Amino acid sequence: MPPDGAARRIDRVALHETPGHLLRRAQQRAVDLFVQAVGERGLRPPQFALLLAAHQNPGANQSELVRITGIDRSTAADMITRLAGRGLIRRVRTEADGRANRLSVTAEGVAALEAAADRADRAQESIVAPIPAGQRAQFLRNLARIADLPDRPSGPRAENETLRGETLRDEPIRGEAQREGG
Amino acid sequence: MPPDGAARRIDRVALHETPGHLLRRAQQRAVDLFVQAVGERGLRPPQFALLLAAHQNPGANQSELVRITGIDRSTAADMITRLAGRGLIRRVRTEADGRANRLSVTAEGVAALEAAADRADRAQESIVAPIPAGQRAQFLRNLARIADLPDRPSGPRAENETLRGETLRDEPIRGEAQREGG
DNA sequence: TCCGTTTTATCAGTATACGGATCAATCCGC
DNA sequence: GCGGATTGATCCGTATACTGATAAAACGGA
Repeated sequence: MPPDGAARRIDRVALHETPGHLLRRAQQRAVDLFVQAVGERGLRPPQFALLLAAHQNPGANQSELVRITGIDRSTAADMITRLAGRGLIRRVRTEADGRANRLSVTAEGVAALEAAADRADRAQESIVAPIPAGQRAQFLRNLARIADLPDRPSGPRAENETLRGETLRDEPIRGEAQREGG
Repeated sequence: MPPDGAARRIDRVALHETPGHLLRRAQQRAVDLFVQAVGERGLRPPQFALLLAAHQNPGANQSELVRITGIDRSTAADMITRLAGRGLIRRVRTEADGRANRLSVTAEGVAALEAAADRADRAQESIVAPIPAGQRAQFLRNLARIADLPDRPSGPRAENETLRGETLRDEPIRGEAQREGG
């Protein structure tokens, strides 16, 4: 702790120049643009990601989708409950593995995905629009370097791992998710 | 909607290349690193931002802090309630304006800020560490371009504004936040 | 085969984020 | 100085995010 009267670090820190703060604000804006483009009542970015991942990985269980999307296991469970409630996704307890739920996107879910895809795509463009065109590729590469587990072990879990791979949550026990084939 | 049998857009979208998804993952990681550095029980990134803003802008009210930090008005209200509960910040109803609360950081709050500052700083470094040193400045500049209201009017509120400037929430009515001077 | 470990999912609790509605205080135009 | 518009703050409801604990199923080694 600095001596009294000295200029403390906390007097000098410029919040608006710190990477973390800028990332938060940028992400905020990206969500804003996405919701604006897709519509208040449409899919939200994480919902779109989850549904898309489920669609592109047929037969995947929750843990796999969690790994693919980076959505927290508990959050994913909540989200799947809500998406199932809206009839966009189905959750069925697996025969082979009595713990796992197989997720599958319903026809309505596919329709929702398709309805959102074009607009979501335009949102992505508008997100990077303020960046000079020539710098966008490098920017995204660097964003991926931060995001992309450049030091995120996929093997044995390192302490403080964000990417776990373990959750789900609806009521597969009572109704909704029956034994497959049952 | 594409014809049956045709490759649909939703079959081709690569989630891991979309700016929005990368931003979300990168921000996730930044929060991870921050919490890791500052400690589970220490200040979280938005709390640090809010406290810091309050410290650097003495006499500011909630709306002003909301504008500075980009934290949502309702969220800020909740956060201030919690921070006040931990004795880190004080909220006092203003004399001049019967609606506004003046926020001030307590001695404990300053101590918490100072305790976190060094570690937070190291976290910021580790966030951009995976980016080649020569590209960091440009990266941050571009991040700021996305985040920084490059088209976020500060005058009359545009529709779909994220940066409003209106919330707070504790119980300033019953105790805690008395009339100043009272 | 039995047992300890790991994996999948769930649940509870807390924090962050945001929209909408509301209320009181203030401001502004006339 | 009145009355409508704006502002500061609150409250409610919902969605996202993450920790820790737990239960049940599956796995693996002795």
